[in-house]
Amino acid sequence: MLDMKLIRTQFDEIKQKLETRGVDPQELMQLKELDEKRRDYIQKSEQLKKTRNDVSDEIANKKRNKENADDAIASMQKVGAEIKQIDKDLEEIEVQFHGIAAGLPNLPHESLPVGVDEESNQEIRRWGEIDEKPAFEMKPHWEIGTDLDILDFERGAKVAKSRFLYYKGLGARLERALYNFMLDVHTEEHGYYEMIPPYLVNEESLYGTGQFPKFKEDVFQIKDTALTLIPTAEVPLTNYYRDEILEESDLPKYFTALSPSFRSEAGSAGRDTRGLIRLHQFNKVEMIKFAKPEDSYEELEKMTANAEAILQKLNLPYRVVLLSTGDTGFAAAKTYDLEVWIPAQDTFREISSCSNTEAFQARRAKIRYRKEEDGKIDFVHTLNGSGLAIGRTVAAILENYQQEDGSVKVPEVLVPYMGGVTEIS
RNA sequence: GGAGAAUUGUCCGAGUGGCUUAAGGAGCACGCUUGGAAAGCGUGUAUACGGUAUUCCCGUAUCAAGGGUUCGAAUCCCUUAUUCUCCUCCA
Repeated sequence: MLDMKLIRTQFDEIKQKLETRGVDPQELMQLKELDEKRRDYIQKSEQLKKTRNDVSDEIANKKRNKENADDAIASMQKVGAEIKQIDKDLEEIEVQFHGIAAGLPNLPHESLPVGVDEESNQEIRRWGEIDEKPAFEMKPHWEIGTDLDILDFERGAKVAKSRFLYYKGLGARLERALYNFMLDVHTEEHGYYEMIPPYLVNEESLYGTGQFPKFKEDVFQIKDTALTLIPTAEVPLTNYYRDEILEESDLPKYFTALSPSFRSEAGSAGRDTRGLIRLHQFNKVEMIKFAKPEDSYEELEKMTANAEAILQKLNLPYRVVLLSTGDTGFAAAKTYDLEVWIPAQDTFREISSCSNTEAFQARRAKIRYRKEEDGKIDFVHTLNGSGLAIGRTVAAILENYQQEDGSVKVPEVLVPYMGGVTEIS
């Protein structure tokens, strides 16, 4: 949710910024008109309520003095009906107003490259050595995993649906080793507090982080309930403090959690149909921060570095990409994607996404803090980042650590987590 | 899933239609007092929205949430949520 005061006072600037994100300026004009109408109705209604309150006191006084109050009661009946009608109209206006306001994306940070899609994204840095001319032919991870009998996509499709899978034996062990390793690094080295959140959440929570109302098609809703399977642990972690006021001394807060993420992937038919890249259910270690506004961009850099640290410890080559205005997600003001090297496809694939939403989610979820200096209340800034997506990390390890005979070396840091196993063969 | 009880401010807690601008207490903040502290005394102590309005001021709303009755609702009615106790089920 955007700050309505900002839209009122700096309309042209906001309009221009949102156009770089593909917002129709017509929508903003409507929003502005509805806002004026809305305030007009609020004033009318409140004025009448003031009259009603005053006269009700008079009636109470008269009754106490055993005087007749029939005239006042009769006139208040009319006022009451009028209030009811105005409030009804106001509610309709609010629904329309909210319908537009809730669908507007966050304002892009000024550092973003302007562009309509990923073509305009900007590579910030690279890490690790890429073997441009490997000594043998690189196999894709789904072939490696199937050949080693540690991934089973066919039975996943039989038992659930396509884009579900079974991890088996050392494959399951590798997945478990990875998330234990990541959680250990984030809690012991990066200062995050570990949580296990609910995996189903209500609509208010999805609204709070920005998935609802605009992106309902992307999630799995549980029939006949108000609950939805989380598309990311960002939802339950960020909503932890929904409708709460924190103390400034509590900030910043760092949370991390492993959770499955459920995505319906509507509209992605035919894309990445093979392997671990695009699934309906995948594990992910998520990082969340609640920060003071003045610190949030520094916190974003640190969070990105926290995700990078995992890739570095696993010795996986990657690059950091700053998303353009058009490619940045709905709630984010600024996003860095971490893209890991996938040798069989000779390309980088997204493995983490670290965003600062500034006060966008906090305004929707009403997450605030009280400043020490003057006791004033302000919205916190919320950040989220994957640290990392586990399935895609498994894919990256299988591909980058494959050997000519089809076996896969276990990254050194994972060996203790694998019970001493150094190779999957 | 069934039965019963409960939900008031930061906390405890009073309040069964108007004299409640939510009594009283605790906590917290500031001040007075003190050699210093405690005690005592005094003052203050929510959030949202609106008024061309970040500090002052005015209004409206908020007693779990949403509806309803009424001139007027913390108080009466309905629905929902949550908590507790018991039963059922279960890991």
